[in-house]
Amino acid sequence: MTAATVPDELWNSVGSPTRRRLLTVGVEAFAVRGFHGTTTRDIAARAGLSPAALYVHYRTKELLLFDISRIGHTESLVALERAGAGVTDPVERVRTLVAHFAERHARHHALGRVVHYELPALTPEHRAEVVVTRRKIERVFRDTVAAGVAEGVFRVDDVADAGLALLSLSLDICRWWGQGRPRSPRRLADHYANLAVAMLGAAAG
Amino acid sequence: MTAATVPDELWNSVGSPTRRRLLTVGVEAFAVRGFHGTTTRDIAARAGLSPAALYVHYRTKELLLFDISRIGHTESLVALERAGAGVTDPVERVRTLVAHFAERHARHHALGRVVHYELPALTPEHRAEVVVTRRKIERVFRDTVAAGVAEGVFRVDDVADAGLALLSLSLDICRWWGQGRPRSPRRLADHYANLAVAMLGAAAG
DNA sequence: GTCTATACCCTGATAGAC
DNA sequence: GTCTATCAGGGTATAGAC
Repeated sequence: MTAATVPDELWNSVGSPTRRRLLTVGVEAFAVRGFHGTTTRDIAARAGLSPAALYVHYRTKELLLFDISRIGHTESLVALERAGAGVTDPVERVRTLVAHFAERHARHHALGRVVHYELPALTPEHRAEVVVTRRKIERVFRDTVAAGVAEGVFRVDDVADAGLALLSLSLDICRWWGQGRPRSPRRLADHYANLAVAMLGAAAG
Repeated sequence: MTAATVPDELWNSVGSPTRRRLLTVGVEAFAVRGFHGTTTRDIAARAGLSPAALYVHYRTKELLLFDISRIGHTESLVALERAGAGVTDPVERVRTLVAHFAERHARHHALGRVVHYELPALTPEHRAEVVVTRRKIERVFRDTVAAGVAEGVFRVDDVADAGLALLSLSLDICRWWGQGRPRSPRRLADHYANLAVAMLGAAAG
């Protein structure tokens, strides 16, 4: 099963065990079939509930997606900031951030697909809320590039483009992961960290 | 309209003008709402047809998606090979391929989203057919990295990972393009080509 | 090849008993 | 909080006239 990789720790902030189960099976279902391709009956069945029981915990299917997206984004930002905390050298910081983000998107590729590809299925209000967190994640990468450029360690044509490139590199892993390309998440993350540092014009050491 | 960028030349191999119109509006609709979120009524309305008229040209909604995916993949491979034809120097070849692929995914981001993100909505048989073309596209990048490594021009940890990284870099543009980050496709492509060359450990010249 | 009309099923969501 | 039963609407696809 390609979606057995939804970590229960993600939902630590959620009190109800049933809600946590719904969040997990929601990620598994949405990752494979998309939001619109997944039925509330499918979600209920995966969670071992009747179709009606779902609505006690989430008043609509979209609210389940929103909860997944909201928690997924917040946890991603928090984990990224924690990984980079105290790492001030631009080269080491890029290496740390890219390795963390790459490994995360390999290990939690199902969550990544829901969070990154099902954004249009959210209501405009809910989408606007998670986009705020997305922008903060982008800024973590862009600011690191900018700091390295200011210190004369990195050389790039455009800071914003280079920041997006770092993000694309690590994030796109969730798209192709698990399609007949078996890899160690850790090794892949290390390789990508090296590629990222070189990409910015820094020495590979 | 973010999806006004579906080029009619893509469907040159398609004789019927109505089919070409359906392919174009299919891309526009699938790119925004996804395959499962798009109704046949919506497609028909966009094409100025009654819901029933669609079935004269495509016996099922999935066959329309398959036609889009099949033509989109084939054209992408052909254009990539044409762009790289005769460019043998590994550095120049990486620059050319990445710039071409990046610019394509900026200009035709709607087609890119359908082709890359709606793959699971195809029947297993149809998906298997387009995956053959996908693998060829991946091989174009990987072989170029391998050639550069063999010539001693590039230095990477893993050829396959580096090939996927080049692909991710250029391809992920179709995800974020048009979300309030106005850019020139050409300039972005140039920047990404430079990043790609540096990434592989080659001199930036 | 296009239309109007419609079949038939499945969808998200609700009612009300336990 | 869970269930069975069900509703109303909308989904893909077809029938048959023009």
